[in-house]
Amino acid sequence: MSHRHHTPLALRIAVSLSARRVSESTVRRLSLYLRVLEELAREGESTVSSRALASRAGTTAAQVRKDLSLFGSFGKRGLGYAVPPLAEQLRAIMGLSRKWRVVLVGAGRIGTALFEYPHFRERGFEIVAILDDDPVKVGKEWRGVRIRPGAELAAAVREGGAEMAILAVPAAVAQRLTDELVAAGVRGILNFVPLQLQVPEGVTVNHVNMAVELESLAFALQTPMADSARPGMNRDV
Amino acid sequence: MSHRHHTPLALRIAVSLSARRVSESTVRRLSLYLRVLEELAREGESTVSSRALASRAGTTAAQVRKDLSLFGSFGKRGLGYAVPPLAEQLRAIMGLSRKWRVVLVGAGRIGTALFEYPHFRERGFEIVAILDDDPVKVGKEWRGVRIRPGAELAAAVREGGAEMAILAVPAAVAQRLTDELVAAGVRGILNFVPLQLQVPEGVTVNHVNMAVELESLAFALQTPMADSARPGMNRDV
DNA sequence: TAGCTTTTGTGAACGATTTCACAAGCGGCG
DNA sequence: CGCCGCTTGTGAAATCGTTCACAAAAGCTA
Repeated sequence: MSHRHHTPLALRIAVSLSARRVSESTVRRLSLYLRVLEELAREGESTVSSRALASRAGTTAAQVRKDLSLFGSFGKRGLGYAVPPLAEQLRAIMGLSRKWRVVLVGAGRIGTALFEYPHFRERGFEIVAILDDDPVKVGKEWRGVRIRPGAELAAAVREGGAEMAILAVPAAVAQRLTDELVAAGVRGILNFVPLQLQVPEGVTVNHVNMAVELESLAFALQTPMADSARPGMNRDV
Repeated sequence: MSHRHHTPLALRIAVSLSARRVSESTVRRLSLYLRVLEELAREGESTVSSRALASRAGTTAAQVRKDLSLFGSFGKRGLGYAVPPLAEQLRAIMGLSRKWRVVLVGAGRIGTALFEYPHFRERGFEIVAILDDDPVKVGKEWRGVRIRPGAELAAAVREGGAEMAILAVPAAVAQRLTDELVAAGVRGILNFVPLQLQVPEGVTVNHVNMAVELESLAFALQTPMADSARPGMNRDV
């Protein structure tokens, strides 16, 4: 695998060792670790132990070490992990050393909120096109990105070279737009529509279903007995 | 447990049998099943097999049966499950037969989007108060709910009798507001702030971290080999 | 250099969740 | 009435994820 630009050799080795099966939960935790490491870097910390990292990320030291060990040996025994290099490694592992081009499909309330969400841009996710059928919105520009009608979806994906899409549209049109996205070459979809999208193999869909989140909260509160929620253990999704 | 209005006896039995440990993932699936069942009801279907339900919810038939069997026997062998009664059971199990009062803390982009999100209201989540410190917003009314300054948070929770909160504020004030919410009696928090909140035992926090979602998408796309994403994989037995 | 403290990396134990596989129940039909 | 096809409910097996526990570094001190 030698196809990208000038990634340092060490990083590529670490990443390519990841023949191992990496669980979904590990990936989510890596993302949390990265956020913590960036915080630590801002605070001027130069090293961090698995224990300290775990505590900030809401997990255990052993878990942190296991997660990282899937990709290589990044720490120094007796010392811990060097903060900026580990952050850089994680960025490489997660595929965040590069820019990702994203189309935003649906510029309603949720789409707007996501467009404004600062963390996306900071992490290298660039919104290259916005699609919406609302005639009031079509033609407007948000931060230099023109809003185009849904009919131009395939063209927008191809012109922008987008690999990902954020889908935030009414349920009735979600599957059709998904098919169009996939046909146009999108391989990853962040789906906010409360609906099980059908996609061919090789395309990844991540669901964000806010109703599920609130409802599982209702279940937790309603359940009569139960220790239910572990103490600090705020597991996330 | 006799305090509610006229819940049929059978439902109360099913729910109270749930001494069993119910996993987080089971709860999320129950929420999905409920959505599918409501769809099926609208389509006029009167019964559904575990296989059909699984296929629509993106899981397996065996999983559906295991999940449901934690709470009772709701199906008829040879026939499947009766749609409206099963939906009703699930609502009882999830704690959705009642109204939940929710305070919305933070009326920025995300808070606004959530306030407008129609599925919350449909499922019995009622927003009884909105808090925000933006002087432009304070005093305004959204659908009859007045926006109050953050300083009135405790009062708003108590007056509204809120059990849950949706937290969508800047990271810097998230922990302080969490402490105030908990002190005022809130026991469930849906947290949109990318930060590990500290809460005492007995309080449940559900995290929604959109950056994690996008980043795990990046990981999936970037990972060289791997079947990685299981697409529609609705296999059955 | 030896001894002490700290912390990693990792096999092995454990625990939880998912899948398998099948007996038992149900309705329909001849 | 007895058989047949279908589907549930559920122990048992398999898989997956987390925690444990400890040998092997690494730095520090004297």
